[in-house]
Amino acid sequence: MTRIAVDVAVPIPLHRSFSYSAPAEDAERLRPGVRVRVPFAGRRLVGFVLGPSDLDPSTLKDVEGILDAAPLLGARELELGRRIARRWVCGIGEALAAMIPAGVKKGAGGRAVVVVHAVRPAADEALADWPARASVKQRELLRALVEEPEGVPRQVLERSHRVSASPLETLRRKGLVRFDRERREEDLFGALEIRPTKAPPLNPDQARAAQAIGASIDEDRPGNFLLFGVTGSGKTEVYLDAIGRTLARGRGAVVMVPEISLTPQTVERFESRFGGVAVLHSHLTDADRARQWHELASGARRIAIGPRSAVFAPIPDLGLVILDEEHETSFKQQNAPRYHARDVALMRGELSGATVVLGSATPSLETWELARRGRLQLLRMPERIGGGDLPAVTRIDMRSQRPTGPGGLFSPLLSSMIRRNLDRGEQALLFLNRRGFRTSIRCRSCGYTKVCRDCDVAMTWYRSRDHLLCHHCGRSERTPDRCPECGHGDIHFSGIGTELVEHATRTLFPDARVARIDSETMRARGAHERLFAAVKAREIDILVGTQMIAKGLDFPGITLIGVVAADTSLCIPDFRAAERTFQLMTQVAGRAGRGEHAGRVFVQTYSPDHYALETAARHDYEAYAAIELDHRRGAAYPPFGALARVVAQGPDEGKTDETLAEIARALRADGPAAGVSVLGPAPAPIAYLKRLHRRHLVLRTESEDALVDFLAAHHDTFRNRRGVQILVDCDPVAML
DNA sequence: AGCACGCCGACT
DNA sequence: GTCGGCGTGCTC
Repeated sequence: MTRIAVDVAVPIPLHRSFSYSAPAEDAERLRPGVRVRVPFAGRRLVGFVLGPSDLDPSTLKDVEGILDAAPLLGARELELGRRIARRWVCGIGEALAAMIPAGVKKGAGGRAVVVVHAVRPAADEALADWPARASVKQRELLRALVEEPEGVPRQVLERSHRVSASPLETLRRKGLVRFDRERREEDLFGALEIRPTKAPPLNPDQARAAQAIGASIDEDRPGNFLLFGVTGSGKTEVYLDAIGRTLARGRGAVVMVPEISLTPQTVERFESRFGGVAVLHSHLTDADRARQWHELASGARRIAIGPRSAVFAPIPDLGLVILDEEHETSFKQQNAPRYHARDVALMRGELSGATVVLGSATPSLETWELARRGRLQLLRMPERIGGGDLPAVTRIDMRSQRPTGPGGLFSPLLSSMIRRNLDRGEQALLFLNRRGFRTSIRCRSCGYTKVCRDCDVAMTWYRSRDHLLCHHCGRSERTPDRCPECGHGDIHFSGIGTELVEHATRTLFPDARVARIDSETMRARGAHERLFAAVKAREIDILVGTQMIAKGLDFPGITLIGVVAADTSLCIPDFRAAERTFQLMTQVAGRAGRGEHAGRVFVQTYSPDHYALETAARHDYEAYAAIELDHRRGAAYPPFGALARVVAQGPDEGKTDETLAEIARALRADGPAAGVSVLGPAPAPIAYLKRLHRRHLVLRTESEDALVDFLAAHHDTFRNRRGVQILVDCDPVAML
């Protein structure tokens, strides 16, 4: 018996694969991308076949099982996995496993059905020698079955042959057929159609952008684009045009949007134009997601819309990848593999010959710099559709204001504007990017601030449920009536959250109908739809909320926007604080005046002259980006140079320290030669999280490639040990 | 990652 | 005298 050797990627954080032996007759089934069960270091793991191996099969352990009849991943996807593993410092098997949804791995999605098989060779013999007077029904059923080596679901057989269960039962008694329980895909439905919904005429900017992207699709010269369009400039129509052209070439498309924007309204825009859209929402059941996955893989659907993980949608001939709101940090995965969907989109575009379109009104500085260097083709759309003006933005200097209302939240100017808006019967939106009522509580006597028992983070007070909540671990506690430290009863609540904004609004404007929107109030099923309907029907006068209202929902009737405290995002100790603030201000302002009336925006701040607020007020991204790029160049922050973060975390503070110190020594030993500077060790900005002590290093290089090479060379250095977990985050979006 | 092997403290 | 702690190394 001759044997072969195959190369298998197992899901462990090692940047290498392992070889296993299998009988030569299985060679056909062990194609690259097929999953196999293999023994590994005393346990059994599921890995992906990468290809044949050169090793001698007699020295190897055996493949114990072949899990798939057809590969789940093609050659391009395997290559994509290899690149992801190298780029974001994880095992190849880990990267590949992340590309397949859990439901597909478990074989969910089909229904358990009874499948009828002919028993060979008994069935053939019986047919060849069928007694003339024996049942015709049974003979016809058996004839049909010997033609179907995969068997036929029992229900399908009974329906197509118009027979009851009894002829099949008789065949089974005779031992000519056998019933098996199997998982079968449900019938595919919703096949592709281009709906006759008319595309609205494009304005000149849109037409120019659509033309540039369209040429690259129509002429099979895949290109990479940055669609830089102000809010309301109609980027979606340009996407739809590109999708239409892609489908016309017989290819498929992926559209990624931030999870928070993946609302029924968004999906409807795509579905009303094209049939065959698979929506990969994170709240789908495993079985639903598996069904969508199979429908994409089979070509029954050719458009996928979803969040970050949609970048792996199994579209056989991918011609277009769209990443809307490209600057959103939710496109970076926060656990291994810590990939960024933007970079994966570009990798996948290159491997599949697909055109990639990144869209944003406020591109990340990384993307902006790529466009400046000509790596992305820049397409500008500076005008709003219909020529509407962007709203006037007024900064209110809170240093010279005497705030009014509970909590002193509103400047006289903002509250008078809200009053006027109400009197006119128009709708307003108040924005604050913090949940809860009060964001910290402190003892006036000893100065103790209540922090989470398990995290080094102040707890937020929720008045509605009168409890304290840790926003990092979700721990909830009773509100203390005296200081847990000194026993004093004088407890002071400070820091404002949206609950307080809601309370203050109701107090100051008792005649207004107020609704609060944040992840808490939007959790319920159908909450989006109900809220949207209520606002549209003018049953709500004032919306109070977090970034969820800035990103998720589109309300055309709003004519006044108040940013309660623009400084909350500005004073975060992160080099991207200004960038976030600019993005947030622009997004919030973009909610105003989408209807007939131009809106107005009032921004309360203690730093009205900060460049991010000043440029955002003028709606001038390019001016902002020029200033920001200067700062980044000076400080050698991205996009000038690349960063990675190495975090050590463990229950034992001393061991965590020691472990990271050792790693720092090892990295510094050849850092200079590789052009890598190693900063730290230092306590992580959240030095204690979920009962783990955390310290980190920051690595910096001139070029992305140098950093990736360096991290790859030190893969072994980052192994966990002594109860200390090591996390490596290449291009982190947050340093917490 | 996670399992096995291996070398030093409190127990039947 | 053993049972078991975790620290180190290796996994086809």
